[in-house]
Amino acid sequence: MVSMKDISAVCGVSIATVSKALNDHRDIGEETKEHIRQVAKELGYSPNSAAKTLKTNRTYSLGVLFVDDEQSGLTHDYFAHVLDSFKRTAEERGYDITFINSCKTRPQRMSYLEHSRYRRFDGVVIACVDFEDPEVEELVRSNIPVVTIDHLFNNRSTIVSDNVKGISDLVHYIYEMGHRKIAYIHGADSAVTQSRLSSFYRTCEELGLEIPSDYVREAPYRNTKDTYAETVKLLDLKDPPTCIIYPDDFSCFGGINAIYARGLKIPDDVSVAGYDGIRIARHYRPQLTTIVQDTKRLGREAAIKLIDLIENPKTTLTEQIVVTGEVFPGESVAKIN
Amino acid sequence: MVSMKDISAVCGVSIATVSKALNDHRDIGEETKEHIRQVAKELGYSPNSAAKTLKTNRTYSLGVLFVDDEQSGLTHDYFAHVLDSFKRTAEERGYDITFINSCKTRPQRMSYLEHSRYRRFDGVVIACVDFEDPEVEELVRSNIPVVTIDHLFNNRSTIVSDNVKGISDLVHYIYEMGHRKIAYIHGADSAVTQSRLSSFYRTCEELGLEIPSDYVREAPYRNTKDTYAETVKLLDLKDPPTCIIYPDDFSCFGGINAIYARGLKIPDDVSVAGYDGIRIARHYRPQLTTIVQDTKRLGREAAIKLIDLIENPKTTLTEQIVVTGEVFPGESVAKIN
DNA sequence: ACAAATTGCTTAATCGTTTTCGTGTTTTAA
DNA sequence: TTAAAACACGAAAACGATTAAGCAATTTGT
Repeated sequence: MVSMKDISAVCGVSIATVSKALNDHRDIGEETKEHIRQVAKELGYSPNSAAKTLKTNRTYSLGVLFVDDEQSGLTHDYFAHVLDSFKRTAEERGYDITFINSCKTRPQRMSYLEHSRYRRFDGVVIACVDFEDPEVEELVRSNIPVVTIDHLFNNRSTIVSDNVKGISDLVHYIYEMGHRKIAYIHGADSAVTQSRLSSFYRTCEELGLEIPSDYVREAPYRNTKDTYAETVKLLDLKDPPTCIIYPDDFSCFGGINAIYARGLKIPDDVSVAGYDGIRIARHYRPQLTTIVQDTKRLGREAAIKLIDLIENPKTTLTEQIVVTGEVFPGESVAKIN
Repeated sequence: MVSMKDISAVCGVSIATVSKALNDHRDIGEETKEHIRQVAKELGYSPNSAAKTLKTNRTYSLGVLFVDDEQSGLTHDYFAHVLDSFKRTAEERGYDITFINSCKTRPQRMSYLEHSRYRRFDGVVIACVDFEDPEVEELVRSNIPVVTIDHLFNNRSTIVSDNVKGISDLVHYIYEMGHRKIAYIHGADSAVTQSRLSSFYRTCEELGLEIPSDYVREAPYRNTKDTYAETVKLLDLKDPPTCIIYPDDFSCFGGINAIYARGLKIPDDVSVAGYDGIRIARHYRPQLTTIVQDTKRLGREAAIKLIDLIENPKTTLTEQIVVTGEVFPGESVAKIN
C-alpha cells in the first residue's frame, strides 16, 4: 500500500506537506498541491482510514443495531426499508454503515456498547430490538450519540411513527365504511403496541363504539399462524366482527387464510386491515387496506438527526420526531349498509 | 477513552506488558495478567480497533456491495435474506459488516475499490449489482479477497444458485401436472437470466415440448406492471398457454392480477409459477408454486468462503459453489387432463 | 554446582496520519 | 529602505496499539 511517505519521497517534500496538500489546506502552494495530487494518483495512493481515525478520533461510520428476536431486522420488510433509507442518507453525507454485532453466542463477544466503542462509531441508531435488554439500555445511556427508532428513551432523540394517529385514522376509515363491529388483533406487548392499543380504545370510544373484550386479542407480529388461530376464534363468536385489524400486513395474511378456509369472502363477508403498507399489500388481490408507513422519511430523519447530533452536539436538541403514515384504502374493507 | 497507557500506569508495568496480557500471550505471568485484566475492567478500558488495524493491517471487517438499479439490495427480499445469513455467519466468526458506499452522487466520492481500500476491508462480497459496471470490474480484479454471489468471474470464487436445475425442476413439475403449453416470462438480461432461459429451452426440448416464440417474453425482475402487460399479451394469443412462469415471485403477482382482471381463475383457468420462494409465497392463497432458494445457505457459504480466502490465502481454492433450490409445489399450478 | 533453558518483563521501533509551532523567503505597507 | 505581514513549507510529537529483540532472574538438567 502506498502511503503519504511514498508520495513525499517522490515529490521531495515532507509528509506534512503531502497531508496538507491532499486535504487542501491553504498554506500549500497551488502548484505544489497539484503536483502532489498528480503523483498521488499515479502511485495509486489510498488514504488509510485507520490512521486518520487514530489521529482525529472520527470514524465517519455509524453503528446500526437492528435485531429481531428470531429474525434479523434485515428480513423485516418495514425495517429493511427504514434501514435502506437511513443508509442512503448517511452515505450522501459521507458516513458508512456498520452493523453492531448482534451475535450473542460467541465466547469473547462484546456488549453492544463495547463493540461500539471498539469500532469508535461516531453515532449509533437503534431500532427493532428488545428495548428491555440491559445491553441496549447500557448503549442508550452511554455518551455515544444515539437515535432510536420507534422507542422513546429519556434524553435521547427518537424518530417514531405516529401509531396513535395511524390506528385512529384506520379505525375512522373503517367506521366510515359502515363497520361497527371492529376487532383488533394487536401485536405482542411493546411501546408501539401500547400506543396503538390505547389509540384503538380511545378512537372507538370517541366514535361511540362498544368493543366487547372478546374482540381484542393478541398475536405476535409477523406471525401468520397465531393470527390464523385468533381469527378462527373471532369467527366463532356468537356475534363475530365485520372487520378485523391485524398487527401488521404480513400477519394479516394469516387471518385472510383463516377466513378463506371458512369459505368466506373478503371483503364481502369479512373485512380485514393490516398495518405497515408493505409492498405486497398493493399487489395482492384484494389490495390490503392498511396504514402505509413512511419508511423513507423515518430512515432519513433518523440519519439526519444522528449526524446533526454528531456534528453539532451543542446546538442540536433532543427531540421526538413524529412521522405520520397514511391510510391506503385498498379493497379489503367493504362498504356496508 | 482509557487506553493501555492508563492501565500500564496504574499497574506499574510497561504498555507492552499490558498488550500482551490482554492478548493472553504466554510470556506474561499469570498473576500479572489477572491483575491487568482486573484493572482494565475497573478503568473501563476499551480497545481501539483503529490502532490495532494500523499495526496489524487487519480490520476484521467485510465490505458488502449489494446494490440494485433503483432499489438497494436491502429491500430486495431474496438478497436481504442472503445478506442476513451472510451477516450471521461472519459475525459468528468475528467479522463485522460494512456496506461499500454505493452513493454515486457525491462530488468527492470514491470508487468501490477506493472505498474498500480506504476502509481496509479484509474481504468483500458482491451481489445483486450491475456486473458490467467498470467499478465492479475494478474491484473484482483487485487484490482484495472477493466472493461474488450469482455471477461468475474469472479467477474468483462464486456462490451461485443452481438456476439450471431450478428451472428444469420447475418445468418438469409443471409438465408432470399435465401442462404442455408453458410460457416463460424471463427477467432482464443477465447471467442468471441466461442460464435460466437456456435451461428452459433445453428442458422443453428434452420433454419434447414445442414452445412458440410468442411464449417467451421479457419483463424486468420484481416489476408487477410489466408482467401484467406481458401476461395480457399471452392471454390474448390465439393459443394461450396453460401455465406461465414468471421472473420471480414478486413479479408473479403482476401476472396474477392480469389473470384475475380477465375474470379467470388461478389455477383452474391459468396456472402460474414464480421463482425465489419469498415468504409471502407460502402465505398467499393460492400458495405460489415456486423454486425456493436456499438463501440461508447462499449467505453462509459466501461468508465461509470469503473468510477462508482471507485467513488461508494459500490453501483456499477458487471455486464455484452451487446451491440448489427446491420446488415448492404450492397450489398455483393445476393438475390437468 | 554450573551451564542452559525458561520465565517475565522492558525498550524501542513502527503502522499512517494530523497538527502545532517554527522558520526562511517573499511581498506589502509606510 | 525597512519593518510587518503573508506565504510555503518542514520538524516533530502524538494518536493507541503490536512485536521483535534484549535482559535479568529463576528454574532445570546433568
